[in-house]
Amino acid sequence: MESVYYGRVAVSAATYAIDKPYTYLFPREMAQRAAPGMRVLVPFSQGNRLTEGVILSLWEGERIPNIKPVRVLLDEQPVLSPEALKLAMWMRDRYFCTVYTAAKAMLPAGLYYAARDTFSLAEGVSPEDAAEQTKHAPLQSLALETIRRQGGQATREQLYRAFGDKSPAGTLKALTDKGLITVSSNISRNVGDKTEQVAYLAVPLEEALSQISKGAKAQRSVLELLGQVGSASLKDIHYFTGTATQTVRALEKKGLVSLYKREVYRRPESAEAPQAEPPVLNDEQQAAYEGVSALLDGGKPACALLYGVTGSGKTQVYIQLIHKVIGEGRTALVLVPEIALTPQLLHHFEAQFGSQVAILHSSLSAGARYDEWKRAKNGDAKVVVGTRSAVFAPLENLGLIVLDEEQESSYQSGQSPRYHARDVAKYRSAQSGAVLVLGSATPSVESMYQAQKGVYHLFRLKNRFNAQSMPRVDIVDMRQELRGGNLSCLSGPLRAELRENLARGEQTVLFLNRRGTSRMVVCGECGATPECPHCSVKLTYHKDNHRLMCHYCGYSQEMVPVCPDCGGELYFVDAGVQMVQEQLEAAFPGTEVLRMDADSVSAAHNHADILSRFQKKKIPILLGTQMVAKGLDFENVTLVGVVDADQGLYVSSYRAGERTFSLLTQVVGRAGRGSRAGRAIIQTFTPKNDIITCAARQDYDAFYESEILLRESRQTPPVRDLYQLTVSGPQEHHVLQSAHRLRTALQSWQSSETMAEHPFSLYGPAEAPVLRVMGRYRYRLTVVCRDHKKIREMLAVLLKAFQQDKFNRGIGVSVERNPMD
DNA sequence: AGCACGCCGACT
DNA sequence: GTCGGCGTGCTC
Repeated sequence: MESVYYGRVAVSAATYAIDKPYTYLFPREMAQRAAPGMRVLVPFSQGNRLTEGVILSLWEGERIPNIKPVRVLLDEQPVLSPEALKLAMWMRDRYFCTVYTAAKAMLPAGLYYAARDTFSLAEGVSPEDAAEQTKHAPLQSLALETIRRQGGQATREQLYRAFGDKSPAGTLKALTDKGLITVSSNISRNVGDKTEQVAYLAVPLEEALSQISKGAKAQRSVLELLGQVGSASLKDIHYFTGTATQTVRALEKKGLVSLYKREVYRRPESAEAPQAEPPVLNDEQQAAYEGVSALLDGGKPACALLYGVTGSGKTQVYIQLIHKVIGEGRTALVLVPEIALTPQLLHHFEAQFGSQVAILHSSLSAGARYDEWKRAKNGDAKVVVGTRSAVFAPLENLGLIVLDEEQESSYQSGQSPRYHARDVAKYRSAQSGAVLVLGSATPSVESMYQAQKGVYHLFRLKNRFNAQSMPRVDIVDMRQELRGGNLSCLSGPLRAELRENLARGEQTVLFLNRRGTSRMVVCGECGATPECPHCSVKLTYHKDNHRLMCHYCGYSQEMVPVCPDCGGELYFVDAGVQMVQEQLEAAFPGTEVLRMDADSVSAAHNHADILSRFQKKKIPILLGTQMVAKGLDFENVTLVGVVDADQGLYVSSYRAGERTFSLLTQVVGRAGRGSRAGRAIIQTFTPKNDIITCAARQDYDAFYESEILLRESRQTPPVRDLYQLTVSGPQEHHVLQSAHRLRTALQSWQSSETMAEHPFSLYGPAEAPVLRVMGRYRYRLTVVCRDHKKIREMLAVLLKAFQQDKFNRGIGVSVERNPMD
């Protein structure tokens, strides 16, 4: 019996409901090169459209009927390790996504192949013939016309676009059957490998020199250079000797020099950081370092919570731990919430580890990200620093994972797969025996809960580095300000402190805890405010392009001077940063105020630019939103003002209190990082609120004590787990009906024998906080439970059934565990 | 989710 | 006859 090669493949075209490993036939010569973790193109579904897939396993065996063959093997080397494939399977169960989606999330954008079907007029068919044969078929004419307009070759995407909301599939089939057009598939990758030619001596130097003629000065200098340095790129040879590439080629022909192609990496730009000595740790830092060191020496997976107040020097501890880990031949992964906000941290790492560091984050160019990814994969980089998706960095022999500012919501992915970097980091730590260090000045309630239970090892840094004192914090009761006749957003005490600071030439940071609600437009006559046509939110005015924009879907429209409904005059309602700015300018004429919010930060003026202007030019006041809370560490800032601490405190999320506490604590901690003492002022309408008083005292422990009691009484995480199911679709009544059906299905599970051991309660359907986004209405169901495999299996069955139910056509459902917002 | 297939009415 | 709309069922 002849044996053949088969493999199981996770395919991109499969949706969650039908996702499983599909079996494909591997032609003999392909099977010899193939390995799990490589990508392939396979025919899928009746149309046999080529779709990308990842090989999960391979075997040799007897022939199975009705198996389609793999069309193309895309990689020479696996892009995913066996561990990464396991992780993808784990992600499927945990995040309710397809294996392919999980695998794709692990790869840098530069690695994606685009399989393109292109349609062109069949050979030997004249345009006239084609037109004649399709004159009674308008859709076929349209397809031919589209092909002609695209220069004789149109991609499937172009044809879909030309057909608008209709599908051209049937038409294309008819044309192909008639023999008028042909299809061809080609594959292209967005980003290629960049290589350079490197030369080295093929024979000993003396022998090479003896074989060239005496007059060949150029050749002699090349050989001498190579004799000295061993090998050099053509570029370097030209640079050092001034000889042309031809000279080296001539030497190659003579067999004296060999050339090979070496991959070069497009490194992200970074300021040349001078090498720095490893930091010296103080007693507290040393104790934390030794504690984690002991865990590292234990060689078993472990999780440490490094709880250190703002300015206590957690970074130095990370650096020493990384030195230890790479010293032992292992690798380290450092995750940060947002690279743009941590230029100083990045600087530290480059100064310490030089070219051993690879940097991975979303604002790198695709090419640079791909190259950094390869440096990690090849083992050239021992330390990877990056944002959320860097948690998948292809590091082998991982010894340490650091999650800095672990409470940050940016560690949660907003799209499928909706993973949390902390969970993935935990998985990788368990998989590779690495130690996970969660660092924070205000740990998330769930992490502290784990530490209290003894699941995590807790290490504390209680003092600021260099014995800086904590800032003095005052709470200002804004109700009293109102009663006293001050209607502005700057209280008397804040004005007084500001005045004093300006007089002393010291800098001030003002923080407004508001997102995106600035500059609405309202009609003075009918009170109408323009809304986004796709989302249930008001449009906001953007000065730069003079347009009204939607922050959710990116929709924008021309700003009009009068109300489109009644013709009344339009006014700006300035709830945000701009209003504060105007009041500041009125109160302190001639004082420069630098703004930093989502609107003023753009490609041209990124965070780093604005911050360095603030620092270098000593601009007296920096006014901004969330962004100013992080990443700035300036000596001359001695006053911090929180304009409105109450914002965000009363939203419906169970995390509202935690987030406000964290934000206020971080902002307040920005004051007095230098030798001078800092002050902070918190303005609030609820001065007795626990969250605010705890933040003012910088008292995390008290905050945690009261918050965990609240979570217990409300049965919210970390005491219980939440699964939030979001049902969305274009018609509100349809979405609501589908959501109710989902609820009914959940209720029958609730009373079933199978779930008797795993009770859960059920809430909703309720409107999402923003009901409509991008034309889709969203309703939510919440399952409160103790997370368990059984619960996840139930949800998986439920979701598949939901997607396969014809009633739910056009309705989507997504699941998020313990959502961040 | 696509996509093909099959049935049926409209138009030539 | 032929085209294209619409409902149904499958994806190695």
